[in-house]
Amino acid sequence: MASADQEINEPAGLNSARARVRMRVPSVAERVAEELRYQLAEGFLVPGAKLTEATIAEDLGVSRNTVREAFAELAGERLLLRQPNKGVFVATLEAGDIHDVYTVRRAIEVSSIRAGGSPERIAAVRAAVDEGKLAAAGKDNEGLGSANQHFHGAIVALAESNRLNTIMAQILAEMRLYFHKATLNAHFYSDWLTENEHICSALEAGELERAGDLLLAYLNRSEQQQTAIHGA
Amino acid sequence: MASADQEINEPAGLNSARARVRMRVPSVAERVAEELRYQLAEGFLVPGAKLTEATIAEDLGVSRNTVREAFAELAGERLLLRQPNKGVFVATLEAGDIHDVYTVRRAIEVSSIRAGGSPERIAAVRAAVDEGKLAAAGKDNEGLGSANQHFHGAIVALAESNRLNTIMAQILAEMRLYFHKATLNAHFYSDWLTENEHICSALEAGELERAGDLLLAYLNRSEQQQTAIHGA
DNA sequence: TCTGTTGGATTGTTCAACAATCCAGCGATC
DNA sequence: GATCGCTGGATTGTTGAACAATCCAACAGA
Repeated sequence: MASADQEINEPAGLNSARARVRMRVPSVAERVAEELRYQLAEGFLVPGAKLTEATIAEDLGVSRNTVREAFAELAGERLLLRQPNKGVFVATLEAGDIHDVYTVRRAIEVSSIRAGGSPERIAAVRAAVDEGKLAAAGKDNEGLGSANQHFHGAIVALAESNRLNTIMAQILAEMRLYFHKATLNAHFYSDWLTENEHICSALEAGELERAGDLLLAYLNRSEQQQTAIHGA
Repeated sequence: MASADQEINEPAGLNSARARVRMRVPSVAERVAEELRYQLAEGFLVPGAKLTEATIAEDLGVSRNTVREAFAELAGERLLLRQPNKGVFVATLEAGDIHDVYTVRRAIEVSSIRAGGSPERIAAVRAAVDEGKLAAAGKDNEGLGSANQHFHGAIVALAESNRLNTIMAQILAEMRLYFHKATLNAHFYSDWLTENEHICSALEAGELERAGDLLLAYLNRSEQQQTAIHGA
């Protein structure tokens, strides 16, 4: 059945990789990484916490070596920090990290929106805006947060670049880890809800320069706010 | 002796991580990754080549598990491609990859140069230009290539962002892998040697917008050239 | 020519072991 | 009383061996 599916889905024989990805069973190491990513995003694992290999291995019912592979992956994503011979720790916000993260965001988000995008991609941005409005109407703080992430992810997706998309995904994962629910109060959201609306409108109207300026201004302000809350 | 060094180098007690990095002995897995990175950059391992775990392990005199860790690291850097149950292969240039890479470069390089940088960072850009001239005078093709990489690395370094720097380093490693010596003929270099000079001059003069425009134009042209040589 | 099967090779994963390293606690010394 | 050095336990780094799962090429048969 697997092979039949494969033949049906790839008559051209070109995109075999894509077809295989769809039906592929994630390896154990990947599932461990996924589980840890989830726990990090959800706030189960707080910054600075130590992750002991043996403990994680036992908890998840896998071997230590497999846990190690997952650690290597997450360390590459800056979610975990490996300190040789001491252990791996949940990444913590060091001095300058906030500025650093926003520097990356300014580079790739502004560049993406200034180049515009296909109608479908623009529609995705609009969808994220609507998602935010809906969450706001339902006072769903959780939903508001992810809507905002979808919005900014959709902006980067305008560029249709796999590499930019994965970079942005990592940055967003970092932000979920650092700026967790506790720091995200309603006061925060009300600001950018209308802001996103404006940015999206400018994008739809083809006023790319203005959209870029608005986005840049938002990012600068957001950085200031976050810096004010957390340390420098 | 080690502890003495440590105390001398960190009177503030703040940057303990940095000090430790300097004296740290790389783990075996890291050295394996480093060796593979070298062989990739040097063209020993060509795109598409299969890397068998057992073979590499025996060649380097390490265990299979250690090789696996190194593979995970390099796969995260897009230098190797892991195909489950089939093996790891040296990354190959897929359709759209060239455009993808240049999209990232446009985003982070142009953004970095438009924001300017400290005099020291600007001096580093100038140094890379001079390095290129020197290599050109000595008809050192090898040196020309790395001088160009240093130039673009120095531009990104203007932003003083660790994250942008590592992103750029990965992109440059990819380019070394894909666009290897064979494709880099002298005709290529003569173009951007004067180009870099102009960009650097504009940067030094504080004409950031112009510097950004020049850099952008260069990147666009470079993408066209590379696309013409390799497939789409 | 196509289809199934089979066997070898390679990967994915586990387990157990040991060396290297770190760390906290505890005396010994001044 | 503070500092120094030591020691023991815990954790990481790395290895080697083992086995199941998967893939692939070659082969046999319809």
